[in-house]
Amino acid sequence: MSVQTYTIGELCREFDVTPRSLRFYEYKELLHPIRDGQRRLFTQSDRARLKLILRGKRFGFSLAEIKDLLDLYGVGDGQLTQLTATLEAAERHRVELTQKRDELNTALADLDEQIGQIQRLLEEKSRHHAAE
Amino acid sequence: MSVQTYTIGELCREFDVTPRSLRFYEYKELLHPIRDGQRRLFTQSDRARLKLILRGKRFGFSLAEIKDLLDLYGVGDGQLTQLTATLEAAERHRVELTQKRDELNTALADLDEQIGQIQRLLEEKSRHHAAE
DNA sequence: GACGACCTTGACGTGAACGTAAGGGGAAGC
DNA sequence: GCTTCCCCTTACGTTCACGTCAAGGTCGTC
Repeated sequence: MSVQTYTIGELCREFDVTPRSLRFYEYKELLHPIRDGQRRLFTQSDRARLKLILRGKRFGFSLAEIKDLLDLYGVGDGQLTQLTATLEAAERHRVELTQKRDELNTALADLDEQIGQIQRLLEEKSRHHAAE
Repeated sequence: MSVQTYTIGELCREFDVTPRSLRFYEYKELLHPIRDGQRRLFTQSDRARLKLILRGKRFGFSLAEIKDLLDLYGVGDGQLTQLTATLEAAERHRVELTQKRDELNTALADLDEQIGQIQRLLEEKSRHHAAE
């Protein structure tokens, strides 16, 4: 039962990123592919981390921030102090995400209002048009 | 009743940004302050746009994207075709934001699960500790 | 009338996140 | 054996979003 791995090309096609990006993420220590000679072999763990990286990027986090967050998702065992620190970091991140969600909802409400205004303007226009 | 305006410093203090940034946003045509001689006078409209700029940045939009979106928020009157195009753009943006919100909720759920795991680990540790 | 606070326009510098050649290695197919 | 992929490293280039001087104008005040 050999563990499934992915070549760089496979991951690139799946997630629509360039090889350069994956190598860059490795260089920045966000991914840790193993090697088959020169070639990189990305593990399931790498694939999961990549998902989180791309998600983080879509929310405007820097790679440095994402790197810190990724460490939260790799908890296996450790010292109690380590775990406590990790928990605190995770909860800080939770607060941050919650704020972001609230702000996003505000943005959506604003946008809806804007869309409503445009629609009213369009209706008005069409009434004028019909009245001519 | 003269319309209220803000100096660059006032806006900077209020929103915690640098003058350089505001000048940069003007250079990029995201803000359009009027002039008192050499000096910039930012209007209420500029202030509102700045709010949206900063919000957009927090969600990871580029200044170029934000510029496009800002135009949606400046609808007064225009040709019907213009309005229709604006409406379509606004609705596309709405879809984008909605997706972002859904993904954000997924991220929050994942994080909660992670936090739960860490808490279970901590409890286990403390039980072992108590058993010694 | 000098001083400090605040503003201006250049213009070069910077960090992040890659893009893009240049040159090379190894396996698979004809 | 040659070509075609797919991969590799090294290294310089690029874009974005500003930061950071430099040099100077314009107020109010002491």
